[in-house]
Amino acid sequence: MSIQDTPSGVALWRQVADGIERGIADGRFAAGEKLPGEIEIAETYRVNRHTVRRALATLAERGLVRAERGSGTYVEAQRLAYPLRSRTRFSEIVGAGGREPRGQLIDASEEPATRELARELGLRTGASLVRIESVRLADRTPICVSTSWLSADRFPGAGAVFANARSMTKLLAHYGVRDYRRASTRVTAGIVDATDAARLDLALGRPVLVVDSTDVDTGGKPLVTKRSRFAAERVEFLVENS
Amino acid sequence: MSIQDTPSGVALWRQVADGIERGIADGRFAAGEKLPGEIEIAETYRVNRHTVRRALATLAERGLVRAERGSGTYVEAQRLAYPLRSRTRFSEIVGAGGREPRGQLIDASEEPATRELARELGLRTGASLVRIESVRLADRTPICVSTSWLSADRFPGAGAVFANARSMTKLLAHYGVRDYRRASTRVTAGIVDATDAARLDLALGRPVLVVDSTDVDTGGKPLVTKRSRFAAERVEFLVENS
DNA sequence: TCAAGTTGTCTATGATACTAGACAACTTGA
DNA sequence: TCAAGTTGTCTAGTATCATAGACAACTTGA
Repeated sequence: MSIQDTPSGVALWRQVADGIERGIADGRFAAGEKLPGEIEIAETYRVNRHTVRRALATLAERGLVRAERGSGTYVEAQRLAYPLRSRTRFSEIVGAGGREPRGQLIDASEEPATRELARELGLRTGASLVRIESVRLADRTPICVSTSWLSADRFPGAGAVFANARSMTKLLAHYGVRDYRRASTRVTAGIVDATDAARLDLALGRPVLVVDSTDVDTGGKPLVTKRSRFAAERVEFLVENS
Repeated sequence: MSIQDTPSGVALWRQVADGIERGIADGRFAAGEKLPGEIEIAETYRVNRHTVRRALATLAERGLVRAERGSGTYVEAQRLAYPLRSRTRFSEIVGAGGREPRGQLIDASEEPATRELARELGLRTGASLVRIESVRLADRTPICVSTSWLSADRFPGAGAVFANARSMTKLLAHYGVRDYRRASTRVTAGIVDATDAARLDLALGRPVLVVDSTDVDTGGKPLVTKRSRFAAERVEFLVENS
């Protein structure tokens, strides 16, 4: 091992792949541009050329780069800019980028509120909640999976409604909520778990942005609280400071 | 391999460690509480008990858990809550949590502005900039490393000033800036690189929150633009929505 | 046409990761 | 005191990771 002596649990080819991906994300390698040759990359990361090839192979499989024999390897992709505003609507954000937003229900069920959920929603512990698991996509690319909780009393049959509406905005409208806003947002990062990896079509070990948020109506009353996991490689949050 | 068939480049023990850490972070395992036994964890993740032991060993080394022979393994730690406000001061945030904030200069140098940096700072491409590499800590734990750029004309000798001030707020005050605010913040996540890993005392392969931000004076004129990398496992961003 | 530079494919070898099983050392509660 | 449950420490075998070298196939520009 040349980069490190303490094992990190992350394969070298993965570290190289992440490094190149970061370079693409922050613009060091622009879209359409040619990457350095495999030998040069191997030298900068101080690994074997075969290790670099494996890294590039995974990036190619994910559609981030494209190799051309005899010529070079070229950059393909971009990240979705995602503003974290008081008024946050997934469909509007994706649509603004010229891509088609889609929602998909994975699962819906009822469960009693834990202490934390009850506090967020302004209910009593043990109150009946509807839990909705959903995935949101831009064109055919999964962007995030969300677990949403709503009061089962206020939103009876919310799961079935979401299955048709395929959008939280439309679901709320169905129950007469004309407008709502984001009351709180907490952001951190972690590693994707096996379930989310499958839902996001993401390799295990990839970073995810974890967002805990609560939406309230115009009167400030909590409507829905969510935990969303975004594929970090496909999105960039924009925090607007007034 | 039992969890997956396609290799992810992330060792199984790392995935188990991340899973347990996530459980600690989101409260499934409370501080002081006993984790499930090694055999039980091995069964839930469908890996060998030795693999679980390796995962727990790294968590123990990082101080997140503590193993007691014959009894069990117990949870130890917590995350720093970090508000992303218009008025963001590292020292105040850390101080508010009852911990001692510290700053440390790693390196300072001059370099010409790239097109992006010039745009952020409202200067012309190629203008002389001071680049400051620094690390910020809470008590003795590194929280983030930052690369900051300031105009070399407006802030001559900024590197030396920062070395003494150990704080961006104090540095700006030294040049007569009494108040400033955050103009823009962009957040995404990635995997730590080797240099940052050493500076953050973080194992390679760990996730980092990457924050690009620009601070402006009360008149809206750009003062400093930064790229900060936060150890995701030690911090949680709070986005305040007005 | 040709040389230099590129990606693609093969073989081979040592180090590390993961599994499997066994047993020791210790804690807890009946 | 004892049994059940826990963490700690061995040995071993298999699969994957990473390195090394060689050469083929192809592109580009002189």
